[in-house]
Amino acid sequence: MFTDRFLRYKRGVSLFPDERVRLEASITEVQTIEPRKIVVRAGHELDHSTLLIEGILSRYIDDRQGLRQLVAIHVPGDFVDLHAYPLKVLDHDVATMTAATIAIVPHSELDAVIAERPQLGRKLWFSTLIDAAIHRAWLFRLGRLDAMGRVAHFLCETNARLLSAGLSDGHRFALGLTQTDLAEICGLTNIHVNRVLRQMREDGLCVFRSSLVEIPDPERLAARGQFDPAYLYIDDTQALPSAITKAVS
Amino acid sequence: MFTDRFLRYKRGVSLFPDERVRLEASITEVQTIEPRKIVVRAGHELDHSTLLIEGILSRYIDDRQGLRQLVAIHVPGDFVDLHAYPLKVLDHDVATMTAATIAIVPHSELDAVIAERPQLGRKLWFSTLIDAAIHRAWLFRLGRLDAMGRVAHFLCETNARLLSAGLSDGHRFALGLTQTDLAEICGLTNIHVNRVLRQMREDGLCVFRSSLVEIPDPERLAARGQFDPAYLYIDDTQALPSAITKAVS
DNA sequence: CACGGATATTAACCTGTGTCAGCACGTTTC
DNA sequence: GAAACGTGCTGACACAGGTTAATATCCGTG
Repeated sequence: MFTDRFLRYKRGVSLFPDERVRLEASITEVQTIEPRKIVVRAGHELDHSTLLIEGILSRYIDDRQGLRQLVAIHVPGDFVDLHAYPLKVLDHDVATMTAATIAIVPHSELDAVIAERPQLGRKLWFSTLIDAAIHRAWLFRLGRLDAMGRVAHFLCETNARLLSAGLSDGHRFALGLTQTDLAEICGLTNIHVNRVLRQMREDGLCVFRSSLVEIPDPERLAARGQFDPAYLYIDDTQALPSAITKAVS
Repeated sequence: MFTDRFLRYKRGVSLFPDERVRLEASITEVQTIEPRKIVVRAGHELDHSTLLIEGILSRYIDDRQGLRQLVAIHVPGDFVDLHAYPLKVLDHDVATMTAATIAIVPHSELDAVIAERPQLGRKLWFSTLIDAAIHRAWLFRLGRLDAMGRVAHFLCETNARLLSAGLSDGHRFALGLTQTDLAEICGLTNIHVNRVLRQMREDGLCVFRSSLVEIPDPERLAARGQFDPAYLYIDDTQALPSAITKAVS
């Protein structure tokens, strides 16, 4: 089902089978989108939200010179702009990074879902607050870590999130990002990201090639990036794909 | 009423009088707290949330060396840790910066409020998402602005928020923060904040003294910090305290 | 296979911010 | 009124990361 990955392995809010069926039924359309296309523009009124099924999406804010700061990336299973449901208008743009498949959920359907099942409504709220918790981790990353720490922290986070989605084995995962993307995430220049990645490769911390990330020793990388996955609210009491408990602890 | 400032002047979600009465009734306790005291610790289970009535609160994440990164500050009217209602456990600490007065709302009361009035529940959700929007603006600030830009952006934001709360006239407001606090907000050292503040004073951009901030020309300061208040979701169609429309536009 | 465009890489140089060290001032405490 | 402390302030120096510019590599396309 399209909603299979939504809130999977999240502490205390996994969907019950009937909830999942109900949510699935609220999807009115599934689209595939090319890489580097804008999905939602800041300031435009929205009557639906977007569940990411496949691919990577980003949320970003442009500065005056056209440089952008990414404020979030999304992996399959994320309800990307669910916060547009209460807010109606977004303060930032949403775009694809890779080719992506998305499911459209009209806000009118969400009204009905929440009226029928308040508990599911609470879980939807929860999912928007995890995004906020991730924002805070990104603030810590930008405010307190040096360049290599930032890259390390981001890669640890992405590894943990993709692991939850079943798209990483804890040591390697596909990630269609360029070094310039990494720079826009970490508040650096692409040139400095390049320097840092070379250093990390030499140090054996990780190998980043646009299409593939390899992490020989996740704990070492986590230490370098001061990464503590508590903010992802991953439920480690459930049976998780192989390496997750080690990689995120 | 204690809830007077909650969601005041927020676009589309101002509380109806009966909603305000209902929320007010859910407050079980009001406390005053000294400056620099921890209110909520990361990782502890919570059964209530905190509405800020008076004073300034902060939310922060510590790094390994004990340096902290503030991830939010809160002004009177903010439902500081409402996100603890769905999340139950916070990923960060909450502390007072100045002396503060807070109202305690048990989560069991919120259950009842939301069951009775789903629309009010939606508004509570909305208020947590404004916090997330502010997080995103902070990410932009840290990722894309230089030191003076960061300080300027923060002061513009705080001016706009205090204006909504009726605690600024658009040009001056009291703010009990030290230069070190500013540093922890802007991801800088206190020494560099000091340099920047001196420069801003000389340039006539703003005068910052721990207890008072003066902004001769809010538009000029906003330009320096690339501040666009859209993310605060302030309703500019309502009658606002004097200068607000000018100061935030 | 040649081409063009995006991405990655490297070098040389520059600058914004951090670090270290010290002093000044106001407030509290005794 | 002296001591102790928090906060503000300043100068000298170091360095992480930005800037500019040029080249290399990859990949899709005709």
